[in-house]
Amino acid sequence: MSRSPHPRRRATLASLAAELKVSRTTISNAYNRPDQLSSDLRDRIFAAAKQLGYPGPDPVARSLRTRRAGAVGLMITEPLNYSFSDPAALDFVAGLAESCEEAGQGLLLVAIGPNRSVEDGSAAVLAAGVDGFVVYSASDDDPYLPVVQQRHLPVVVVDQPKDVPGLSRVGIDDRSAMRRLAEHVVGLGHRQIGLLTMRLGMEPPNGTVKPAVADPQRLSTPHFHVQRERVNGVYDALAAAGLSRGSLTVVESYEHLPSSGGAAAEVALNANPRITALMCTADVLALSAMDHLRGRGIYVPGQMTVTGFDGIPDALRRGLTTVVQPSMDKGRRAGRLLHHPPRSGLPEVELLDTELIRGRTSGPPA
Amino acid sequence: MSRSPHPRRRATLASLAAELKVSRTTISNAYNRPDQLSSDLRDRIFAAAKQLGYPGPDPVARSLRTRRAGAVGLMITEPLNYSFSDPAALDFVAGLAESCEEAGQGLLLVAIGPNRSVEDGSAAVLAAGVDGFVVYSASDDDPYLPVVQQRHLPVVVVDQPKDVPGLSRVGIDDRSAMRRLAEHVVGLGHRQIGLLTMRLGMEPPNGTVKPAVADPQRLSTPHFHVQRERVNGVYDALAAAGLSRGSLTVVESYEHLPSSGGAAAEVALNANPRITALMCTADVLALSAMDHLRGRGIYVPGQMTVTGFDGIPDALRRGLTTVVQPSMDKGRRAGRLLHHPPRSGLPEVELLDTELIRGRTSGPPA
DNA sequence: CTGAAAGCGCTAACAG
DNA sequence: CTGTTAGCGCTTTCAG
Repeated sequence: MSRSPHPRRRATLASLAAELKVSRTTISNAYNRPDQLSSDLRDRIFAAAKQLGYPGPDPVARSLRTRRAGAVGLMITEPLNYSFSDPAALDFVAGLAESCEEAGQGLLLVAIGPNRSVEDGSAAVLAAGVDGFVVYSASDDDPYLPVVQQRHLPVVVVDQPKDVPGLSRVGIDDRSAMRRLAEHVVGLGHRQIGLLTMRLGMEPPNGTVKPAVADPQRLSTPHFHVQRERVNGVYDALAAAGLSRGSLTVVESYEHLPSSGGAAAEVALNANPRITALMCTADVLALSAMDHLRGRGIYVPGQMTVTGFDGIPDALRRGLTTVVQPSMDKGRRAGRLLHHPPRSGLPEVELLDTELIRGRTSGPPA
Repeated sequence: MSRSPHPRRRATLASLAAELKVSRTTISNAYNRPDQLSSDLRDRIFAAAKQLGYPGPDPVARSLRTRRAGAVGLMITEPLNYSFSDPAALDFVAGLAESCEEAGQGLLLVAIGPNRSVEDGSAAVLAAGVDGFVVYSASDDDPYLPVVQQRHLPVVVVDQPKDVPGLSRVGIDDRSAMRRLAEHVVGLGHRQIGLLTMRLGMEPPNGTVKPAVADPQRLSTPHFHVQRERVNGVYDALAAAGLSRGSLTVVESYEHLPSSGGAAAEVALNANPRITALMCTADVLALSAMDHLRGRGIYVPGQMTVTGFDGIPDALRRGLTTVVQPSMDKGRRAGRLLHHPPRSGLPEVELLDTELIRGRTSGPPA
């Protein structure tokens, strides 16, 4: 003879209170302050809740009242399977998720793909019920960053853009890490070097999405800071060794496909057949390039040195010479910065350490 | 002489109304029903909003009022970098994200890692401000599924668990897809077959996380339906060909590491050196197994047939014989089921099509 | 330990 | 086109 478990009207805290003839406060306390009532009453309340199908305080109503949404927003301005095709990005998200879990916070994905209008995307940012935002690796001129800022919530930028006044950031010193790597390559004796980069700007260069040699103008466009810094790191090393900029052939891979590295390598080697080392700004590019070289019968490192960046598991397993960056830790730090903001109230920049790995893919030129 | 852009008290819809001496409705209309007021007034309102730093209606308050949270929850009971190490899972999320974008909904990740108490995890489910849940590939006895159900929100299960009364599901016919694949392998003449599976249960078998031969008891534990169905599909094919169950050696890979497939292959070949075909319930396992075989100097398909499951890009590129399943579409459908529930109100099961790809990794036994 | 009162910020009738 | 009224479901003082 038990009553229907799902009355037409959804159970609320108030209806539970009425049913049990106690005040709403008491019900609220049962869920939020167990020490404020007898465990006996508390048990009765939970029993009644179960019986009425009351799932506990409504999260939205609670958020309105407490002024805390209980979630952080992760803003990514690329298609997800695009961003997440890089294990480094994935590790970052895992780290962020971990720190959110610890803080009892949710993680709201605000992924704005390229086939949405800026209006729609902005609406998504404005509609996100969150206590703060993590902006993941956005372009300097990302149209949604201003919208995020408009919400007057805590924001942490990851990697890029750099130097946004008032925003905390976690990243690494891309330039000097890449410089050290390039010094290693130059130190081995390489004088003609190819550098394969991920996209340098939001729009494809010269209207094509195929890998292409990046001209100086493209290199100076104010778009993706991280890639630019890594390129500059190589130039730093060249300059320090007294080499001209001409010894470097930069090829931009606009698309991020599994085969992009190989395609870019091809372009670089065609542009300058004397290249003896291919540096890559991402391990995924380097691994793909290596596959491609193998297909062409070019032996690594005997005939060609290859280096990467990131230190993803696959790369380490294959002995790639690369820079390991703590991707997961980046996520954790970003979360922590949001959940436990610095007491000063001032924005903070956290630069994490990287490690140069001299693997089995770099050696003296043939 | 403009006033401070950030008054101590955050601007609200009401304060804007007061400032402009119009009613709150009018402000609300400016944001939600542009046709309900002169565009002139609307512009004035937006100008004032900008000036006061009002970012538009508070999402939480709006949600409370409209009874719509504007987000769906994606529940994953594994560490993210674990789940997402499989490109198929990633594509699924991308598809789901796409459909959420279309519907103007957010996507809240409810990722409950293994090092949280069930209590904490349940709290996360209960605290999620969402309009519905997608449960991704959970075990039959996932402790959080009942908690999700307790919220009385629409739920869509992806892949597993199967046959939860009242819940919609999107998946594929794992058993018959695997059966067809096995028929292909058996048809080629293989009589001693190894089958490498992902984890079959939440707890490690016999307390070890290393790949191990799965005994009949392990195979009948009520845990991960999908793996079980795929195993059964192989048995179906064997039975149809008049082969005994003994011709199949099942090895469970509890961990999902990049090298797991190779390790499992090793276990299978040691358990039965006469194996001439290695079937795998996931492409990631198959690819790793192939790498391992190459290392051991075993030629594929000449000396060993290898098959996968999923149809991830890497697998197709390498010519793996496999079953292609529409992972991204699964995500889209799951989202659509949530955003546009069937008019009948009844739960719906959508089984998507799969395609058998006879690649370059299967051939007659040596 | 329990209850009464006062909103959190917003939208949805319904009247003008 | 604009304003008035009434909550959405909850938490939080502050008194008992």
